[in-house]
Formats: sequence, structure tokens, C-alpha cells
Amino acid sequence: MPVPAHWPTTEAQALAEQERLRPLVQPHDDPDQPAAQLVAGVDVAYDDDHDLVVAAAVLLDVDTLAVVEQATAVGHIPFPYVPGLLAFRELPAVLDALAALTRTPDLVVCDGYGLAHPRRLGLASHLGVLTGLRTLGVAKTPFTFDHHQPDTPRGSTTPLTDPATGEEVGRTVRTQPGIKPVFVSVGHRIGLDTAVRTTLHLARRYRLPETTRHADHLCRRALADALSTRTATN
DNA sequence: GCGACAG
DNA sequence: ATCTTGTCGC
Repeated sequence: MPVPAHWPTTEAQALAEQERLRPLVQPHDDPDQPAAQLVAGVDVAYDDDHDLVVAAAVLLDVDTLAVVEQATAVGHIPFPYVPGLLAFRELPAVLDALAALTRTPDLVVCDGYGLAHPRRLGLASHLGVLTGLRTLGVAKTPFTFDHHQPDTPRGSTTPLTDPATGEEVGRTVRTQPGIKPVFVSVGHRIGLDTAVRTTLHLARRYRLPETTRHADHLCRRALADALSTRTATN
């Protein structure tokens, strides 16, 4: 329930924490791990007026895409929204929701970026390093770095490149024909090709991965429930 | 200095 | 993220 001990309170602390965790990210496929069977989707909903944050973790079978388990967690908002420091606002609740699951996911799909981040530690990578879990990030809107629009067909991609180093830090992916692309980047213990392939598999029907859709719906319902319960109690 | 800026 | 009306389409 509570925020992890020593969770950063100021921007300076958060920046220092990112510098500390950044070198621990493993941006490649992990040979010791078999292909993912249980994939988790995590998402968060807020109510700033009541200082409430609700996270949801939904486990899907990667083959059938059926929901096999789900959990939620409620808490207080631990950090303000600051571009580049989103993880400090979302992860405490996400960690609680994941801990509430009975089974351990083989992969966690996050809402946002991983390596495609100003300091190479977006929330997907951050979550991966903190938990040791394999993670990837799928963002809905551009953040840092330039890119071109992918072609119209589903599966088309274009690189998200760091203009300074020329390094490919992510990829725009057209998950549905002619529909606005999503931005995929490596989180932890996974390579970009695998991350993109997995995202396309999970987004066979809609623009966003099934994992993200389920987690989004669940955390919104849970937030509504938490607010109504609060009204009935207070 | 100014603008941009995941969710 | 969240606030919001109507509207197009399966």
C-alpha cells in the first residue's frame, strides 16, 4: 500500500536515482529466459482532488490473449507530473498492483517509454530494473526524439532516433492500417525487435495492446469504485 | 532565454 | 492523466 521506503521527493533526488539505475538496464533479449507465456499490462488512473492514485495489473495468456488474473492497488499521489520523471508518480502503485498478483508475469507491458527517454530510463526500464522483470514500453504520443511517419500498412515501422548519437532508441509502430502509430521502446531484458514483434502480436485487433486496454479499463473502474466507497464512508 | 514535454 | 458534445460506425 505505502510508497517504497526512500522514494524520491524532490526532482534532484529523482534525477540522481535515474542516474543510479540507468546503467543497470539490460536492453537486449535475455537468452536465459524462455518465450513469454504470461504477459502483464499495467496502467494508472488519478484523482488529483482526492490525492488518489489507482494502479491495475492484468495478466493475459500470450497465446489466447485471455485474462487469467488481475489486481489493483490504491494509494496517494507520491510525486507531481514532470516530463521525464513520470516513473516517480506511477511506479509505487504499479509495484503494489503487481505484488498483488498470484503469479509472476514473464513480461510487463507499460504505458509510456523505456529507453526512449532523456536519460535512458523511462518508466518501463525503471520498473524492469526495480523488479528484475522483463518489460517494454508502448506510448501513445511522441516525447523526445524525432521520427517519420510509418507507411500505412499494419506492421510498418520507423526508427525513433537520438539525433545526438544516431542511436535507435525506439520505433514508431503502425499497429492498425492507417491508424495513428504507437511508440515502442525497450524496457528491460528485451531487445527492440522482440519488443516490436510482441507489441504487434498484442495489438492484433486494436491500436493499443490488449494488455494496456484491459489495465486501462480496470484502473478506471477501480478509481470510480474507490471514489464511491469514499463517498459512502465519509 | 524560449518552447516542448510519456501519463 | 482529466475535463467534455456530438457524431460516425460496427
